[in-house]
Amino acid sequence: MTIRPLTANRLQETSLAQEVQFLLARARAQGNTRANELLAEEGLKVRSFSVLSLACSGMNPTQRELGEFLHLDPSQIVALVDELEKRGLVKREVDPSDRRSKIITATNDGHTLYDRAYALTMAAEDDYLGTLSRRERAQLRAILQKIAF
Amino acid sequence: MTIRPLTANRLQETSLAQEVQFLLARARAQGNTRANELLAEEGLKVRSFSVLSLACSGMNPTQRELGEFLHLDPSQIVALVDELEKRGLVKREVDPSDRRSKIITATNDGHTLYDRAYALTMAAEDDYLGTLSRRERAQLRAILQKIAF
DNA sequence: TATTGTTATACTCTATAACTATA
DNA sequence: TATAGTTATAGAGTATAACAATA
Repeated sequence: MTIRPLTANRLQETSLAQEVQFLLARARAQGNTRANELLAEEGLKVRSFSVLSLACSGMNPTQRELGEFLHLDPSQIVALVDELEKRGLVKREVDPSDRRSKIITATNDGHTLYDRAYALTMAAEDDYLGTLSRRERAQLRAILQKIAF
Repeated sequence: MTIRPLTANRLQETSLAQEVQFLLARARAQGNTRANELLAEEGLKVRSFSVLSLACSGMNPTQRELGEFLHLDPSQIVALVDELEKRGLVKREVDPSDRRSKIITATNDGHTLYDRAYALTMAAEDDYLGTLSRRERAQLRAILQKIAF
């Protein structure tokens, strides 16, 4: 992790630093960096973790649904699923109701690794939400859910 | 703007969709897309707007400070400042107290354009925070500031 | 020696179009 | 004709290292 000197903190007073959009971007970047650092331990990144997580969800998503939900285009999903499949963590199954579609589910190994990785993302969340009270965390989650969906 | 069918919304029930990190990423992506759409009208993106905003702040930031604050490395700042300077919106001035550093300030044209662009970013904020009450917006801003700094 | 800004370059991520198989 | 997934490729965004000027 990069340790950056905080000599630019005086810019916190600027109007940019009051904008929700800017704050969201900064918060996300920090969380993403921290989560990637921790997930690296299991050979995952935030992206591949997201796919694995949905594969473990029991919702039997198709690749198209994964792309839609994660805001990634189909070719990116192909690459992510390829990688996870090569590692034996997920498998592709033809959707019987529409043989064009492929349903992505986790293998046993995938579930095992997911459990460990999930604990890591919770640790990452603790790291960068550590200064928030339980109540603030709940507020944040509720508000973000309104925005995101 | 892409109109995406919402057939993957059933995935909102998954545990991934409850994670703050995931929600932050989604919220930011949506806000960023919307802001870029609106800023395009003035030939700006969120990135270049951020630099212009800090150049207009009266804080006389150096390029190094801009990079630090925006989490961009020096070479990216060079490119962004080059672009804005070419358009006559900002200028580089050698810092008399450290002649290695260059202070970035806005020109008159830069300030004029910034005022319009700022209004656009406020419109973008309204667009994607529209469902939130005043109180929720204030809570969100306060919480994000805790996380981001 | 260390740092600021610059340049060049390589790497990753993202977006696009064309192809296949199915519908 | 349209859609899901795949492939290839180009473009944008990001990271790295080396250099000149200054400290």
